[in-house]
Amino acid sequence: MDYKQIVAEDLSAQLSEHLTTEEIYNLLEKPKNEEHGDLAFPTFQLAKVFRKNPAEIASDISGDFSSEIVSSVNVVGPYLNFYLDKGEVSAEVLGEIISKKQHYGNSDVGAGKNIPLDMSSPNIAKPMSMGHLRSTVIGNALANIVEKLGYEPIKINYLGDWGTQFGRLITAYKLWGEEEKVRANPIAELNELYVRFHEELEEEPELESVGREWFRKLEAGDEEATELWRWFREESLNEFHTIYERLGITFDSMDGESFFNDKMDEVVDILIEKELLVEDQGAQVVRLDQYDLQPALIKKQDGATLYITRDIAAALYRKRTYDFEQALYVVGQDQIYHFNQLKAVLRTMGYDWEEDIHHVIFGLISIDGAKMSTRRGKVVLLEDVLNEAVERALTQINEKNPNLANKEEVAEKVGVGAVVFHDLQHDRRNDFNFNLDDIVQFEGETGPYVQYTRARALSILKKANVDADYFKDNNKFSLTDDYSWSIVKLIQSFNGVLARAHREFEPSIVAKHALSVAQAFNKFYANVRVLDDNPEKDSRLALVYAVALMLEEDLRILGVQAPDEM
RNA sequence: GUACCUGUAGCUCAGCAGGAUAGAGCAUUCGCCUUCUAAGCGAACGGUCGGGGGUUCGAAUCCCUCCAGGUACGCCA
Repeated sequence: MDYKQIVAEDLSAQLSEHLTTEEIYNLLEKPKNEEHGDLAFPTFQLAKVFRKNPAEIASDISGDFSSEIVSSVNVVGPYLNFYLDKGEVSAEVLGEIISKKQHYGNSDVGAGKNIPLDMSSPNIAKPMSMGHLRSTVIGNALANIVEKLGYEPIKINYLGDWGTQFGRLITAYKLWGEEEKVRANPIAELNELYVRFHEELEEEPELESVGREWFRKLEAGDEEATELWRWFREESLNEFHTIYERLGITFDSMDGESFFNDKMDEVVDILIEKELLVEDQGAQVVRLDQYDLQPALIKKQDGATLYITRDIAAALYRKRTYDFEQALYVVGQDQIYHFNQLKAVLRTMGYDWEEDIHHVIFGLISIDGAKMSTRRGKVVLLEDVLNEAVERALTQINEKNPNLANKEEVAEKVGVGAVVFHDLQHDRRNDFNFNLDDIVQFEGETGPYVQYTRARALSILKKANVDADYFKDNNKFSLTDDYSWSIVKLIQSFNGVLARAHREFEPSIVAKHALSVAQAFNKFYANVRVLDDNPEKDSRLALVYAVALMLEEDLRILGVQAPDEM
């Protein structure tokens, strides 16, 4: 139920001559200070039409207010402050979440519409870094968000399994590689070869053309090149898989860049047919002057294709295959220019659906102020961070809850959860400097704090010996104290949270919701006794249950697992 | 040089289509475990919202400009 709408309609009865219900709805705001009520209506804008000062208008309107859901209306200067009926609203909100459980907040606005998400995209033969974590968890959370809104998310792991780099890697392997070493430790060994290639390149610039030649062969289907490439890819995927498993993330498609190798001729053909492809300095380009962009390089001098060529092919393929409503590309902000070019090329090709392509940018992670770079060996490996986080979580458990059963399992959830939550709680555009102590933090606004709050809630339910069935036959849980009321309002706001998170492609809005619910519950917990015998015990238990459901759903959307005890 | 992103408390950040005294967390100091998990709760301390103009009844929020940091700008992805 949308209480704002009800209040807006009621106000509209008096103001319809001057403002539409929708305008009133948009003017209604949530007061920053809870003492100012649950909804506020500022009257400044009416001052001109009424030819009165705002404060006077406010007191004039307040008299004729009739909505049942509103318990009182206070006039404070130019503001009309509405106080909702806590008993009524809490009964309704708690009843709804308890009956819907994990379906609370679901809607069907996106029914029948597809949203492919280009995400994660690790590079074959390179270790997954913290940067890949961002793309992976942001993409995963967005997929969960749009799914709640009824859309069909298609999580595509656009693997970096093609490109000139493989020519280099093959060159390096043939020069210095050993099969046994690669088999024993594939990614580490291959990455070392790749780094060595770039080191030796300083001394021997001609290596570059050897690398290019190998990639050309690979594109042409040369047997030896293909065999090596396939092997590198397979070994790498095995290693990636263990990390995805730890993160609890699956994909609907593993169509990486190589998948489009045989689909690029078509792109070139279409560009030629539309007379968009021109030669420039020996390369084939599409001019984008009308968009104030540099030309997009479609084919290099040696005829090999480039990143954008594959992305054009991928976009065409995805449009045909999924007929998407939106296509999200969860890729770092350093590729803004590339996506501007991509969209511009699609536009010049006459595809107006390029408007549905959204580059969901995220900020870059630096180390001591410098950008991460695999080539220079300057990376923070995701696996190391996860392991360290889990280890610290285990230490914490031994200290705080030494009798806990299955400590390792809980430590895994808490440690990994801390890392994932940390990545999702801030505006995705923020750059940040890598700091392990910040990431593996368990107190305050953190993932473990939310997990812990949920565990406390579950603990109460366990002590009270109640489960979901307990609440089945009783739909009237009514609470009027301020601690409960804060929680009820937050639960009620969940629909808006989801809508906004989708509109802005911003998982942090969900993370902040989780934190707010946890904070409100911990205040409640410190001030309100649930298990004592009193008339409100059942309603309080219902609230505790609702909080557990809400936190679990927030965390699930974010891709954070929640242990029942910790 | 051009474009985009960012600039709010010592640190990390909120502040959602402008609205009532600018909010959290961390750190520091001090309280609260004979009560449902103290990974918690409370209090104190801490800010010329990068600077300057402008629009507005009202600007951290919108516009202009300057400053600082980051990123990207044809044969990497």
